[in-house]
Amino acid sequence: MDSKTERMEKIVSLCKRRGFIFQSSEIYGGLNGFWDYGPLGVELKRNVKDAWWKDMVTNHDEFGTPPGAPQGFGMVGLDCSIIMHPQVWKCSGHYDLFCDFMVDCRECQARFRADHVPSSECPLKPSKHPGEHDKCKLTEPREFNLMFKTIVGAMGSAEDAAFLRPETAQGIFVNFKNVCDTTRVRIPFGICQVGKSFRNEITPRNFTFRSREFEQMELEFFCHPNSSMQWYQYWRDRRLKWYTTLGLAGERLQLREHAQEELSHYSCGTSDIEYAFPFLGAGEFGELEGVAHRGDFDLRSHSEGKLNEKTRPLQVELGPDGKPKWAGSGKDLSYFDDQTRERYIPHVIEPSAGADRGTLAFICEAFHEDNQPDEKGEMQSRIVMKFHPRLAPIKVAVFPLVKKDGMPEFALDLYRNLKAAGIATYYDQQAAIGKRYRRQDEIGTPFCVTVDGQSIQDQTVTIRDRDTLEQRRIPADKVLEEVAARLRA
RNA sequence: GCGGGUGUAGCUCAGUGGUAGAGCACCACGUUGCCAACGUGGACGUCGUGGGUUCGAGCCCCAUCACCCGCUCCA
Repeated sequence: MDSKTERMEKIVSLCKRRGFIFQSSEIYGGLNGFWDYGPLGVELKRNVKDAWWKDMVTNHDEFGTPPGAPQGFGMVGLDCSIIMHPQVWKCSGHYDLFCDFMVDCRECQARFRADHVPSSECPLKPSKHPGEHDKCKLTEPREFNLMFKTIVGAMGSAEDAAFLRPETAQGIFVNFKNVCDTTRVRIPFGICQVGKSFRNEITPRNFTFRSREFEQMELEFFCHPNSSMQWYQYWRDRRLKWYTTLGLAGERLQLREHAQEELSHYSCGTSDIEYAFPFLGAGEFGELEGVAHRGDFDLRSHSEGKLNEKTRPLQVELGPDGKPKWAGSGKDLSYFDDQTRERYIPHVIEPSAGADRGTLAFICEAFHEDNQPDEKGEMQSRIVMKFHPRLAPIKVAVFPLVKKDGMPEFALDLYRNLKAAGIATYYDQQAAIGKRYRRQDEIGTPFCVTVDGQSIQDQTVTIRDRDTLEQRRIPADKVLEEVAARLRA
């Protein structure tokens, strides 16, 4: 049995059937690498992003020191434009890396960077370079557009080309000075941003995991160079714990510290938080979030001009004319600490998470098939999405046991009260009660409240737990309190 | 980008050149009354898309798109 494929197919099918995730432009045949979130999916993904934002920004206490942190720190948010000045991408390094000219060999089906052909080996004849072997059939160098290009202005031409951002991070770096000048933040502090990014991935694959349009949740944390390693370790551990807290199991989640040779030349450390997605082979993990120590590469590049990653210490990359290959803004992006009278360029720790990948991981982790007894006591299979209550698209479903004797009216009242309190609530009076429970199990609703004949007499209802199937009878006016408490837990 | 597979109802799939099907799901009514009940009725199809062959195509041929698997790629 190919359980790996089967399991993923069941998950994809459920996502479609229940309105979590649809193919983009499906009625036109779909579009490779793009996906839409349906009515339940949008709630789920929103809950993931909200959990991130609240845990990082809204609920952050800048006057306390979180467990494991070297000291207290500030956290603020930002939402910047998707299209930015083209020079941003030249200084960030994306332009050079994302716009390479590539050469394909039709014979050996290999691809080479055009500028690396003289130093590459032909796979068929390793003693020769690509193109030198009799059988080589190289294509003309073709531009490899890893960034989406667009034209700014209705009458714009190629000279007005701009790019859709391939990451949200650069918007934070170029606003570093603005934030420092306007918010009274002091180092150490972080700037958070959630937003769409775009990359022309070579091969979109594995459902939403590798998409061309995706959403990131990024923090750029600015700190003193001397304490940067401590902060790197703090964020690495804290970010891992965030996923655990929201329900990703220990063995399918891992932190993988990059080996020295994997690191960018300027980085003192990078870790990936990875999840064992069902579509991957045994022992394989896919990246959810990268936590990188970026040193002062970004702020210096945007100030002095794009730095050459291969130099140590980092130096501005020069063009043939001896001037910076890509000029920086020329703005001073250093930080002045008026307590210590020290001026320095902060180092940056970057936890960069994929919102769609996280959402997909929570979906995969939540997916369970188990057996539960039906009314005759015979075991029946059921699909249940065991979302953490904080992430579940619907928190409570309210049912009248039967649609008569005042039960629907009682149940609707309760439904409206819960909605008014901001709880995502669903009302259902159709079909047998057992079927309604199963419908909610399949979309991961953690609590079902049922109004029965006794409710009309004594104002109590039963509240059922999705995972244990346990039911307790509580006063109807305690439902809100009960649910709210379990959402916090 | 390369090779293989798949594409028929919301979902899972049957249908091998001659009237478009099943199960589940969905809707209505009745019945039941706490874990996928039953009865009756109902709605739901560009057979992925476009061409071609044929008297006739869901089925054969070509192209194309999407998804899955394996390579490649993933700064």
